[in-house]
Amino acid sequence: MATDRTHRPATSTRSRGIPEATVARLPVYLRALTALSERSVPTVSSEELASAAGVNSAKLRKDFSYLGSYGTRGVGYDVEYLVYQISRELGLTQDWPVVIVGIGNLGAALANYGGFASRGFRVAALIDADPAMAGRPVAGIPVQHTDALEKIISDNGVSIGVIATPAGSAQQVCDRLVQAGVTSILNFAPTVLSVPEGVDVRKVDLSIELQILAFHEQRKAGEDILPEGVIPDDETEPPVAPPADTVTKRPDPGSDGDRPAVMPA
Amino acid sequence: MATDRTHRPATSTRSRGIPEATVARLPVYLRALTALSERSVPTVSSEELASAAGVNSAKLRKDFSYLGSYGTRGVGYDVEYLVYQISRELGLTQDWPVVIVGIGNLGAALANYGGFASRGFRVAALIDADPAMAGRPVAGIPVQHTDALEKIISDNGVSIGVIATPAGSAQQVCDRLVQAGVTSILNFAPTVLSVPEGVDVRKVDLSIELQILAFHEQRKAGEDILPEGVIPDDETEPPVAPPADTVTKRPDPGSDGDRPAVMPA
DNA sequence: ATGCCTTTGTGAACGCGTGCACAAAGATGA
DNA sequence: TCATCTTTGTGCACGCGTTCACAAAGGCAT
Ligand SMILES: NC(=O)c1ccc[n+]([C@@H]2O[C@H](COP(=O)([O-])OP(=O)(O)OC[C@H]3O[C@@H](n4cnc5c(N)ncnc54)[C@H](O)[C@@H]3O)[C@@H](O)[C@H]2O)c1
Ligand SMILES: NC(=O)c1ccc[n+]([C@@H]2O[C@H](COP(=O)([O-])OP(=O)(O)OC[C@H]3O[C@@H](n4cnc5c(N)ncnc54)[C@H](O)[C@@H]3O)[C@@H](O)[C@H]2O)c1
Repeated sequence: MATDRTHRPATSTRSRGIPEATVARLPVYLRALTALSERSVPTVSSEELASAAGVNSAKLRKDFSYLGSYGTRGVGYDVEYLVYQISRELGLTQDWPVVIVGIGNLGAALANYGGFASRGFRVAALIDADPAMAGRPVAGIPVQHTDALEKIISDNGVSIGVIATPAGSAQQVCDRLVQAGVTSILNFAPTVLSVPEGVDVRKVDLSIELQILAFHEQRKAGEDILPEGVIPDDETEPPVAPPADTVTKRPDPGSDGDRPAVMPA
Repeated sequence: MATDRTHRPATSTRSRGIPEATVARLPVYLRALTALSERSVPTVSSEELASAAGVNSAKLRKDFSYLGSYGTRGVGYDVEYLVYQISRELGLTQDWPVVIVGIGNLGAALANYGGFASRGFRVAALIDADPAMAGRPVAGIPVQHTDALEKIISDNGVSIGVIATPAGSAQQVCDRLVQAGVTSILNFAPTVLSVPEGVDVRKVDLSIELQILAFHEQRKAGEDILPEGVIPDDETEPPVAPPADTVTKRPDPGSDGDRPAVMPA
C-alpha cells in the first residue's frame, strides 16, 4: 500500500461503525464484483469473491456484515445488489468533482487516467502554476492557472483535491486547497502535509514503496546467504562506527548561539 | 496510503524482528532526517523528528528501538548516524536495479521521476510491448521491447519490477517478471496479482484511494446534516432505504432470476 | 413436508500496533 | 563529585484487525 492514512487515530477509525480496514477493502471487492457483473454472473460465494479479491473469505464475510446481511445462506451474495450496496456505502452513487494541482509528468498522467471518471469521479479542473501551461489542453481539459484555484473549488463545489506538484510547493498548495474548502486530499508529493482537523489526507509515495520492497528484498538475500542463525540477531553496530567522531560530538559545550540546534515546529 | 501489502500475513510481519508497520515508517523518518542533514543539524530529539514525520514521538522511539539503541538520553539522536543506520536497515546502501514495464502515460512519468534514482534505485530498463516504442528514448533511456524482458532481468540482476501496463496485461507481465527472477513487484495496474510465495507485491491504486476519500467525505457531509447523535450509533439502515422497495427487496421470494436491482457503476 | 447439504454470519481467541507513563541514562553545570 | 534536568527506551494496557470454527439459515431434492 502506497497510501497511509495520515492521522485521525480514533476519529476515522470508528467511522460510523465500519472499520477503516474494511473501508479500504470495499473498493477491491467492488472491482471484483463489477467484473463479475459484466460477465453476468448472478451470485458469488464469499469463497469465490474472496479469492478474486485476494483476501480471506472469513474476512470478507465479516466486512460485508458491517454493511448488513446481504447474503443468502447456502447460496452466496447477489452480485448486482452487492455492487449497489457497496457503491452506496462508498458514496459512489454521487458525483465527486476533483481538481488536480500540478500538471507535470505525473499530473498529466493522472489527468489521462481513464479509471478516474469510471466511478463517479470527475476531473473538474487541472491547475498549474506555470503560466506557459495556462489554456493548454491536457486530456481534453484546459489547464488553468493557480490564481483561479479558489474560484474553481468554490464554483464547482470541489471537496477532493489531488496534489502532484513538487514537494516544495505541496504544503502551500494544500493550504490553499483547504482554505478554499477542500476536505480530502490525495498527495503524490513526498511531503508530510499538515492539515486542520476534519481534513483527510492520503498519500501515494513511490519512493517509500520501493524502499519497503528493498527492505524485504534485502532480507530475502540475507537469508539465502545465512541459512543458519549465525550471530543471533545483533549485527547492529559491528558494520559501522557508532557515534564517536564523525560529526556527533562537536567539542564545544559553550554558548554557540548561532546554529540553533534543531528547533522545528 | 495507496499501497497495501498484498499478502504474506505471518511471514513478512515478523521480518527479522522489525514490525511491518515500523518498516513502512522508516522511509518517512529517513526523508525527514535527510532534510535535517542537509541543513547540517547534528542531532534531533524524538519529539522534533516525530513532529517532522507526522507521528507520535513514543512510536518513533519504539520504532528506533527495533534498530538498536542509537539515541543519547538527554540529547537525542545523531542525525548522520541515524541516516546511515536506517539506510542500511532498508537496504539502501546497495544499488537496486529496477525495470519499469508499460511505458505509457504513467510509466513515462515514473521513468522521469527524479526521486527514483535518489536513493539507491536505478532504472535499469524501460520495457513496452508496443513495437513502435522500441528504441524511443524516455527520460534518456531507450525503451526496449517485451521480448527482451527475460534477458534484461537476468543480465542486470534485477529483483524489483514496476508494472504500469493496462490491467489486462498485468498478471501476464507479472508472471514473466517472476519467472525471470524478479521477487519484488510494485503494481500500478488495478488488478490483484497472484504470485508464488516469496514474491512481494505492493500496489498503488489511485482509484481505491479516491474511493476511500469519498467514503469519508460522504460521512462528513452526512454528519453536517445530522449534528446530533440522534440514533446512538446505528443508523445503518435508517439513512438510506433499507431493503424495501427501491431495488432492495425485490418483491418475490420465489424465482426471479432476471434483472436484479440497481447496478450503478 | 422433511432431511440434507451448502454457505452465511458471528462469537471468541489471538496477535499486532499504538500510546501512556515512567524509570533509568546521560549530559550539563555548580 | 554531585545534583539537576532532559530525553531515551520500554513495560503495560488497550483497541483494532484477523482468523478459526461453528451454529443457524436457507435452498433443494425427494
Ligand atoms: N513522476 C512520478 O512518477 C512521480 C512519482 C512519485 C511521486 N512524484 C511526485 O509527484 C510530484 C510531481 O511529479 P512530476 O514528475 O509530475 O513533476 P513535474 O516537475 O513534471 O511537475 C510538477 C508540476 O507542478 C507545477 N507546479 C509547481 N509549483 C506549483 C504550484 N505551487 N501550484 C501549482 N502547480 C505547481 C509545475 O509547473 C509542474 O508543471 C513531485 O512531488 C514528485 O516527487 C512523482
Ligand atoms: N495514468 C495514471 O495516472 C494511472 C493511475 C492509476 C493507475 N494507472 C494504471 O496504470 C496502468 C498504466 O496506465 P497508463 O495511463 O500509463 O496507460 P497507457 O495505456 O498510457 O500505457 C500502457 C502502456 O503499457 C504498454 N503495454 C501494454 N501491454 C503490455 C505488455 N503486455 N507488456 C508491456 N507493455 C505493455 C502499452 O504499450 C502502453 O505503452 C494502467 O493499468 C492504469 O490503470 C494509471
